[in-house]
Amino acid sequence: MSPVHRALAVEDKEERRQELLDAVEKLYLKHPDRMPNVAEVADQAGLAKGTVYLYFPTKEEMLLELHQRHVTHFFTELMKLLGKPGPLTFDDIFRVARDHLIRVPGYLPLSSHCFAMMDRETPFESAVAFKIGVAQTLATSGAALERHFPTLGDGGGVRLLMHSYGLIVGLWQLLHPNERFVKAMQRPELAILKRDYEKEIETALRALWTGLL
Amino acid sequence: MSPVHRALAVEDKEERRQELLDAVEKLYLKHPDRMPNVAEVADQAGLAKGTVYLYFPTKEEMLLELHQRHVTHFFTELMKLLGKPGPLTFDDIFRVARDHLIRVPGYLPLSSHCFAMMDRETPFESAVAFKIGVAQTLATSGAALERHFPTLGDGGGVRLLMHSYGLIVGLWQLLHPNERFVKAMQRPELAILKRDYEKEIETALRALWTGLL
Amino acid sequence: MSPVHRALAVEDKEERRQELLDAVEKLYLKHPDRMPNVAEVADQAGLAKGTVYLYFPTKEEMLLELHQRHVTHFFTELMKLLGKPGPLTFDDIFRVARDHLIRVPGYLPLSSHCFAMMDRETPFESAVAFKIGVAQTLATSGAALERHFPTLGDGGGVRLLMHSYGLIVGLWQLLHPNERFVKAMQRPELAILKRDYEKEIETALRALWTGLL
Amino acid sequence: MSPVHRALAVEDKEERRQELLDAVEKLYLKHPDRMPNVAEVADQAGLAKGTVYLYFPTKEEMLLELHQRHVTHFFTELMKLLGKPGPLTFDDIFRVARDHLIRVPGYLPLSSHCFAMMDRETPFESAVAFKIGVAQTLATSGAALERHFPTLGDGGGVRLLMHSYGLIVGLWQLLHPNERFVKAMQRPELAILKRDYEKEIETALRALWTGLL
DNA sequence: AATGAATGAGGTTTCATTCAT
DNA sequence: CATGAATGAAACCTCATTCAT
Repeated sequence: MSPVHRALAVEDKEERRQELLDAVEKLYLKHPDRMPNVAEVADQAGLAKGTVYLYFPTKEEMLLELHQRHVTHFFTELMKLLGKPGPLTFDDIFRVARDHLIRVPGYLPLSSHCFAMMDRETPFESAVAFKIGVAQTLATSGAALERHFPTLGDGGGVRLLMHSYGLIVGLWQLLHPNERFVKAMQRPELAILKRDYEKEIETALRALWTGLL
Repeated sequence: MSPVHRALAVEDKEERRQELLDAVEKLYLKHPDRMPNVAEVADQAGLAKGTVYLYFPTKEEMLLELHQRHVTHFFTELMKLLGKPGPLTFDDIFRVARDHLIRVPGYLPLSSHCFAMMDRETPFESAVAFKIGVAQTLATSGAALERHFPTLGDGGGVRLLMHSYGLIVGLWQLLHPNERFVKAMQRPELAILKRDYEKEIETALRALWTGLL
Repeated sequence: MSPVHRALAVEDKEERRQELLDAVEKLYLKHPDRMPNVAEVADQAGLAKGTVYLYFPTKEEMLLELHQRHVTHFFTELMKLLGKPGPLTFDDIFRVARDHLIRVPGYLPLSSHCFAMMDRETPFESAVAFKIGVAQTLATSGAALERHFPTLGDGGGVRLLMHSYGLIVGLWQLLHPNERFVKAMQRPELAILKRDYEKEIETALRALWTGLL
Repeated sequence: MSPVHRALAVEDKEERRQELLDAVEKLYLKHPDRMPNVAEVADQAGLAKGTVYLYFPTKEEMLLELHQRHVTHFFTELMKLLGKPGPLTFDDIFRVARDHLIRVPGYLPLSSHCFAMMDRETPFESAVAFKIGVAQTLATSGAALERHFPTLGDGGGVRLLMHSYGLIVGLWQLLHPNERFVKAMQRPELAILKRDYEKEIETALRALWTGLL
């Protein structure tokens, strides 16, 4: 094993956290059919198992933080768009959602996993911390959205985002393509479920926005 | 311990399956903060741990089947409504969804859990079997829906159901109240997430239907 | 691995506990220079690591129970002697101590280990349980001893046993031969410590009894 | 954190060793129910964990050296007494033992701990070094004792010291009061073990000396 | 010399699943 | 069929020790 660079400075530590998140993400994507265990993550990151626990108290928190990273990235991109002066259309926003959420490998499966985990497995404090992060982001983006779409009214921006986000995640859970099921989906009985998620979600969101705006 | 009645006849076996599902459901509702383990389920059902495996190949399949039972019940009720002659409104349908899905204790959390599980943990065959069941139900209900709302067009019924179902599940994941978090939700930073799921989902579904019809 | 006999009956369970204690003892004697770990114990007993935890909550309790077994055996033998009618001499009693305590492989080292552990590592409840066991045994044997040596007076039997026991253990800690140090003990500086424990303890006990009787 | 003074001179190094031993002792006494770990010791001494290893090769050796310090102190006091011209009684010697061994906080527990450790955990060389130190001290004190109590004969002084020391340590292990067990000792089953160690050891030693002199 | 991140051994714990009885 | 002991994987956790900085 190559000698490990020691994360002495605070920035190094943050970097190492990110490296660990990268490792989880890589494994998560490489083996979509099972959760990586901590030993594998450590191995992938070139660290010892014990070291992982210096950075994350539990595996769950690591996953949650990876998800957090996805979420933050998406909302950052969304804010970039909403920060621009000109008028925006649904299509502009959908494009951001598509490129920085829907098409980001691992975003939706992990999101789905974290939501399910949140109620029963995630330690209380981390769950709350995550929720607070989401709440803040939503508040900011919601307000920005209201500036672009005045018909939304007060609180309408947050609502629109929430409903849209829920729709994206929920529909994905119903429709998402999964390598495991590629073959099975050929069966005629399943033809009805074989839909193009990206098209469906665009249709659905457009409908939702039409109704809400 | 009272001697356990042996489930020799086929009907007995089915009955015992249902008893086990009842046991899981009871535990699942009693302790929303953790997944019951097989020993607890067996105990609740008055059986030994190993016996559970005579009725369900894995724990996951047991949960999936419980979920299946919920789903079946909901669609049965939906079909009852759709089978009636007169004209239907969104409100009629929403009422069924509310009473036999949204308000059914455990339906949405379990749904959420099963969706997450499906990709990584559920044995392939059971996942496929579940999907086939859902597909059939959807096809039937979708067609019935199209009869009531002709503007939907061919395939529009299934689409509307899927999009609605996804929205219901996804929004629930974002907004559902959870005993664990009741206190935490008092914090001002989380005020934004403290919404009445039932009202929100009605608004959201109405908007979605407005857009799609 | 040969198929493992399953301990279904209560007696079988007790037997399995004993087998595990045998395994620890064997390892303890085979490698006097280090404590066996739970995996090794399981292996030695032909069981899986998890199975060990079905029988003993912690490794410490296993060791303590092994020690308890030694103690019980010694006091049983002592009571056998004290139960006999005829008059007894110091030599009679010393012989029992020698054969069922001093010479029992592992008795004194484990005793020593357990005493040291008791204050800081052993879980409270097991420590108390152990102490209660010892107290009862001591009370019984002490009373019996008083019947043989009336000059002891009330409480003198327990005292004599305690003081003797303490002397046996304490002197052993100072003088016991230890494989690790066989070579080192050849050094002239250490000649003074190179004493025959068995002779020394006989002398010391005889002196103690002379003074106390 | 204040900059740590670097121990460059030899005296500084010895001073720092002593500071570390002070730190261990303090922690050992403050929390009689658990062994301090190296991080805590370092912390208490105002140093970093790694620094401890510049002064002591292992944690065991640190503990052993602390014990050594106790032992040396006791024998120094003993030699002070034995160096005096006049005739001595048991009581004179017991007083020294009481004041500089029995009543020294931490002496006996640590002694007990070190004895148990010696066989299995302490690195060979430090164990031997410790033994040599004890042997020398014993030889000197034993000879001095023989001058005061001529009936002891050649080697009788060392023997008397050893037997006494063993008795002190061994009986302490049986009887010592321990904060953890203060409450538990109220139980009637344990009444028999609830003895005043100091009185008991005086009685026992007096008996032993009576027999040996 | 001093630091503290990294290591890795190993104890503890939980639990789904298997299989001898 | 029913049982529950046995299994073994894996998470969790602590900690003495090492070593790059």
